[in-house]
Amino acid sequence: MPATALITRFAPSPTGALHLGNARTALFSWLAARASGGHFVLRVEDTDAGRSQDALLERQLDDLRWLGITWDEGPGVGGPHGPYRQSERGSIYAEALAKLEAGGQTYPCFCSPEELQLSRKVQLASGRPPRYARTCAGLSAVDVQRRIDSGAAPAIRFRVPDHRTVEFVDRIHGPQRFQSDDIGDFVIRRADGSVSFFLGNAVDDSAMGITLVLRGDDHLANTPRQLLLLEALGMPLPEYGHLPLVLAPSGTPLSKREGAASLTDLRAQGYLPDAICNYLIRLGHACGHDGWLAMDQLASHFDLARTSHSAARFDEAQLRHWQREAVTHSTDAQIEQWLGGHLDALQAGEERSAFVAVVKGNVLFPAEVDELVGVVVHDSVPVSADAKAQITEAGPDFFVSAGSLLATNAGDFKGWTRAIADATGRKGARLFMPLRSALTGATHGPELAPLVGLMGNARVLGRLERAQALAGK
RNA sequence: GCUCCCAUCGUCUAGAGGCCCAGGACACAGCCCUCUCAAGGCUGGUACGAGGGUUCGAAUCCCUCUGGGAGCGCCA
Repeated sequence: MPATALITRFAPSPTGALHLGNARTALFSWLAARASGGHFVLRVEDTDAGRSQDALLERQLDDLRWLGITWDEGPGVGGPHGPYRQSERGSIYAEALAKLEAGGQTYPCFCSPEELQLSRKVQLASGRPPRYARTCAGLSAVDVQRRIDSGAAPAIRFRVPDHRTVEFVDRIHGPQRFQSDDIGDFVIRRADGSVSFFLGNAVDDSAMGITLVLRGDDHLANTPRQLLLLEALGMPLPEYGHLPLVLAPSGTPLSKREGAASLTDLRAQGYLPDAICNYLIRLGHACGHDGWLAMDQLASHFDLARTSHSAARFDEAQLRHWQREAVTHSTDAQIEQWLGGHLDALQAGEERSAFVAVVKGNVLFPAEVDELVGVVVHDSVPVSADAKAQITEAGPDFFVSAGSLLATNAGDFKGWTRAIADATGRKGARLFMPLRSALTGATHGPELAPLVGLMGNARVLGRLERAQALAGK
């Protein structure tokens, strides 16, 4: 590995669906590792047993793989720093906890949630920052034992050192400085014995050899706690980079509740993974290239130094732009696979591939193809109001001519339309629009010639007759 | 309330004192091309949150304010 190689990670918590903000953090971490010749670790933060679900985890991993993000270490692939699920790393945390305790840097806390909430309220009301009041910080060993004997299960708090200045250089925001006196003693082990985010996350990043932690801006103010913890433990400190948040179009932060921007939903709508990556690499990052980037080109256009410091809004119009690009950059075979079951009414093989070639330029999402499939396979199609107007304008005789000229020009669209032009005196839009309207029921769509070829003469004739009837009324 | 982060077109961004009466992309409008839509080509409008400094010169540096966000959880 190059000396500048970065070891990065993504550490999702399987308590919900991955949204675009998560996806961007994952993508940037992955790209930072790839661009530097380093590697990328995936770790599962499932310490909250009550909210973590295996099904959710599988979905997250699946969405990540679908996006094209692959991990060098983590669930399913193993690696030297496993296990990669925090729920299986209990002994590692126990060791860290023991070390902190031996150093006198922890103490058990018996305060109830109600007491803590009240305390916070009181402090807030008197204009002070709500910090833990160290109620249990001075409990004697006898006291502690007595409470435990009477059945109380304490949480463990980290004793934050007084009057310390914690400094670090954020890879995105630059030099940071915090005062330890602004930080209350925080819980590192819950009463149920599970380890808190602050401890588990920091210990794992360090123990797994992560050199750069890229995460959301919302963790910036958490970083000094973790630095203090790691320092007390004598463990190596990773560098940190805090990515600005991704906001919903409304300007509010993207939350797990806003399903619209979840990877799973985007995928279900038919968005292509490459489209999402092309969008994401330009969201809060100046990639310096306006054109389409294939997945293997992404890393060479990624530069941590080009990352924005301010939050970015999710704009579906831009995602759609990249979706269009993704469709045009896909091969016909890929499109056929993407369209999947929407093509069932068509014969596999030649008919499907011909159809794909014809409609490719007109489709953004698989569901849009249904109508077009109907045009090709159904006997009748719904006729839009615009199309009906076109048909009426042309009049019944137009369709009589078109129908009678079809037999002599079967399979020759150009010859057929020329013959209609000669017979009716119509050309250009006045010729093609009524024809398109009669044949497809719509005033717009893919190129007419190949579409007609796909329809077959019988269907064409039937639709001409119906148009004739429609125009006659 | 305290601490911290952030602030350029509608959106994503370029811009690290003069190259900027601010450039690109998406979106929007008009035109061209075209049987239509899409694509493509051309044209157009729209932005440095406010106020003070510093400087010959500020979108760029400093301060204040305003606005947005985060953290201060036995959530992560």
